[in-house]
Amino acid sequence: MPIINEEIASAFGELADLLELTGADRYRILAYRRAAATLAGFARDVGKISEKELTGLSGIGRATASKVREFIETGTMRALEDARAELPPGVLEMTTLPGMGPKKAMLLHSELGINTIDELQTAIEGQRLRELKGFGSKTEEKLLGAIGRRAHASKRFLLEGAFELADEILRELRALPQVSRAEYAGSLRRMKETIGDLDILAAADDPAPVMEHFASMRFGRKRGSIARGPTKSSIVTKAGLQVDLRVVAPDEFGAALQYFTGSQAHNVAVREIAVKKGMKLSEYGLFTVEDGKRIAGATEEEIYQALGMQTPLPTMRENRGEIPLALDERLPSVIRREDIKGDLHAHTVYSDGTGSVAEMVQAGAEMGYSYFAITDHGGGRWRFTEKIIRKQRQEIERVSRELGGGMTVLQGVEMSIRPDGSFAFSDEVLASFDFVIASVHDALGMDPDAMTRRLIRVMEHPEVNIIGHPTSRRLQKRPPISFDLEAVFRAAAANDVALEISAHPERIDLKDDHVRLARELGCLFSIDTDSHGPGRLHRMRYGVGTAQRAWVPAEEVINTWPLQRLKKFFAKKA
DNA sequence: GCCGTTTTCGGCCCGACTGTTTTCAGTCG
Repeated sequence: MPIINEEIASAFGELADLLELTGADRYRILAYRRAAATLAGFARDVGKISEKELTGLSGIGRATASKVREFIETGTMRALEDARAELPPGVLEMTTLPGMGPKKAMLLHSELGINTIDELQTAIEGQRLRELKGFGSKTEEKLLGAIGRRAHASKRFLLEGAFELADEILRELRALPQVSRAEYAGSLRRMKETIGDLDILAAADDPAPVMEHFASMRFGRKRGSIARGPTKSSIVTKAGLQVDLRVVAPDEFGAALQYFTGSQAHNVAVREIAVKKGMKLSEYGLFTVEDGKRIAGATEEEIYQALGMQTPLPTMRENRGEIPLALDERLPSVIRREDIKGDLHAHTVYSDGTGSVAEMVQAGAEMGYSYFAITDHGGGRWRFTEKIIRKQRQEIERVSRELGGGMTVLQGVEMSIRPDGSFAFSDEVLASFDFVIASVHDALGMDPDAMTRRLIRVMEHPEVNIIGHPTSRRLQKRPPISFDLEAVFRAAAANDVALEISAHPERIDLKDDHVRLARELGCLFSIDTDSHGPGRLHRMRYGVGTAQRAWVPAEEVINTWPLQRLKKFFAKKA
């Protein structure tokens, strides 16, 4: 999705946060949040759509549309700048601590003059918080813990932002006449759940114009600091992500790509194989030791082939057993993006999604799926009554006839799991859905034994088919819930409940290590995006990448199956 | 600030959990 959409969404989000601190009308705040969500979920560049189309988007009216245009023209919004000027920036930052919302942050600011997280830490250590109403020893303890974790977290970036930036850079580089190939490498290509920096490679005989162009590109609107050499340039984006571009000769491209993709452990092992065969592998190519003659280098495949190996997928290059198998020509076949026949987790405006049923179905059809599921939230605050469930069912049936293009649209539901492992809906209501996802959304801090019981009870429920984002973590925001992974995974396998691999970039849940464990215990998986807007469905690739990192074959992923087999699985009659 | 096959004005953001305040405010999803 276009970077400008994300930027404007983030500006509205910040505006809403700031207004919340200073106590603006809550519905105005809500309106900005809705506008932000809509823009973030919109697939096309908002700068390139008509006024009518813009105000036609849900949650965008005259005032927000004019702010959108203002941002496109000036790079900011008057209202945002005014709101920023009202408070020290650290006050907003304090609200990123779990348990610290706008009310508490403002109280600390106004009563104790605390304006940064550092000052907060000092105040807690000096036991000054206890004087304030609403602050006790537990709060102090929690905040100190959160501040500590924050200090230890190294600066890593979520996949999505990095991917979008990489895609944009590649699009521009590939359009240059001098560039014959361009790819991203590094941990992004291996699809690690977070990445430290972005490595881009381009093949060109003459690097100078490529470097020139790279230096002139805008990164997230603001040109970052830049270091330039003849074949390597580095830029640090506004967000702090370092982007390295290396330009290599076309006949070195494969070697460079292999080298910069890593992982380091994989490369070390591959080089050892080269040495044993009387060859030398570097980022410039594969050479004979004897006379330094180039054997391979233009593509990765020819390098691996020359070493007598299959080419492992980038996502499998972690030296976790892939090398002996590649040497034996026995690399397992793992899932590919094109194996996915449908997305089984998506929200609409019936709960907290930004898209209508029609918009989501259309987006699903555009992904080329043969089936697609609408799974709004059941229970909790969403008044998803039996009447509304029926209404949604009718809407789904009508819309899928009109827009589905032959795609089957299922009506599922994502049920919040209560602390005792029960649901807000009766079994009868649950049975009226095509299938049921069950997810932990609250009471995240339960002790592991209780959490394990809670989840096992869910596994044994006859209507439950998928556990959504099983550890409920939020990358860089919230740790996973604690439970006995093995016991719960065993229960899933025994009860025909699939474990979700959420492709949501903030979740990536299950993560690769957990998927590996679950595979060993015989579990099946469902790779889903948990999309809350029509522009999010492409996130499927992060889930597929995660599954690949755990060597999952398509066969073990229920949403690669034909619809009839999937339905049997949901009916637990497989 | 947005929105309308119940409304162009009056709704919209609610239920559960947590910690602390003994009756509930703040936070989170």
